[in-house]
Amino acid sequence: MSLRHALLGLLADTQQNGYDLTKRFEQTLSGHAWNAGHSQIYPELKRMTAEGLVEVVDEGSRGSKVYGVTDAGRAELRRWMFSPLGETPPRNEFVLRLFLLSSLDLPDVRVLAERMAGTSDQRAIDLTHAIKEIEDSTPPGQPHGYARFAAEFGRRYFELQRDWARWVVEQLESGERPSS
Amino acid sequence: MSLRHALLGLLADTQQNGYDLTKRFEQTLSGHAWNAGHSQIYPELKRMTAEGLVEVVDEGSRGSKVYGVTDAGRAELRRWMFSPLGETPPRNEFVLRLFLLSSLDLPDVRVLAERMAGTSDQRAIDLTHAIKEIEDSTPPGQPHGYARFAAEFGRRYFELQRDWARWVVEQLESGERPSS
DNA sequence: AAGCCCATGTAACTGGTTACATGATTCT
DNA sequence: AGAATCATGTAACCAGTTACATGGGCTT
Repeated sequence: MSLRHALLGLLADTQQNGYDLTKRFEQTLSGHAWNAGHSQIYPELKRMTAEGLVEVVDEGSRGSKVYGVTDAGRAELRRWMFSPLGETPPRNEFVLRLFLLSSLDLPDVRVLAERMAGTSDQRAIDLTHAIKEIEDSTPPGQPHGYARFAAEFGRRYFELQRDWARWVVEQLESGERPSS
Repeated sequence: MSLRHALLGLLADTQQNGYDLTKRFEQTLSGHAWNAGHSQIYPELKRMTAEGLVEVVDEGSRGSKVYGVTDAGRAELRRWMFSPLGETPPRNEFVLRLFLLSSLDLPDVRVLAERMAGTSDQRAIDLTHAIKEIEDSTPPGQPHGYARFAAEFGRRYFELQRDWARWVVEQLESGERPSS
């Protein structure tokens, strides 16, 4: 149940309401880490309030509730961060497709793999630009924030996908098709 | 619904029963692509049989059913492989934790990040050995198969995690803490 | 005969997605 | 006045996990 820890982490950084948390998920975590919609977030905040991990610290203008982490919540967050990593089963459709490439015939494989490498490359390029913008818009000596971390991870990840996709085609072309 | 396409892909490569498919998931796909237990696989095979995507091609000794892909199944697999990639929401607890690192204080961050980089490094090393074994045990000129692809992806991926984890600490140490 | 691996299935539950629903505020 | 955005919630559904249940065949 990583959702609650993600919420704790975000709230520990900045107190905010459910609406903002939903956007924060979308913007920084949804790319490579985790995702959740508002219909999952609101009930979870309620539950966590009942359990004393978070609390309403302020009520905004239009009935919004600003949440903050309690001491118990901070302790739970730390406990989780240091706990052994439970094997969260992966769900990566891109990698799945690459693994299944060899179920097609070679001409198809070439077209598809090159297309997949191409889209990965494009996303890496986009992120490189985004990173440049973040760096330019932050005064020197100042820290960059989550967005920079996420973008950097994405850039490296898409480069990996691109290179690995090309490597797979090479393998398939030199050996025809795998046997196991 | 990628489960059925994963099954189609595996069956297109080798006809097999539900038990073998479960193991195949565990061994090659469960690391980075997808996962499914037998309780999900058996009912899905039934449904796909009813829809004419797969068929029982043989019945083994102890009541086992060997499945194969039909022409319709092969067409559906190809259609899916060429269709635009639907954004499967990611679920990566390791990356999530790294994103939330800055919610802890600096001494904690140093300890944790170095530990995380260490485990990633170890897994990369293990896979490097595994790759060497695969290569040594395959006659030259012969293709290596799925296992080699998966291992190679894993090696690159864990190296990325390791390097990125170290980069994040550097950033946090030089700038104290991020603001967004 | 006991224990392990092969082999298949169902049931209950939990986490996550999509759809439905409502209302206040701000912008044009 | 109308549209967009802020803001919160519930309900129905689907996918995935854990637990329960059963039996054949192979090895020691």
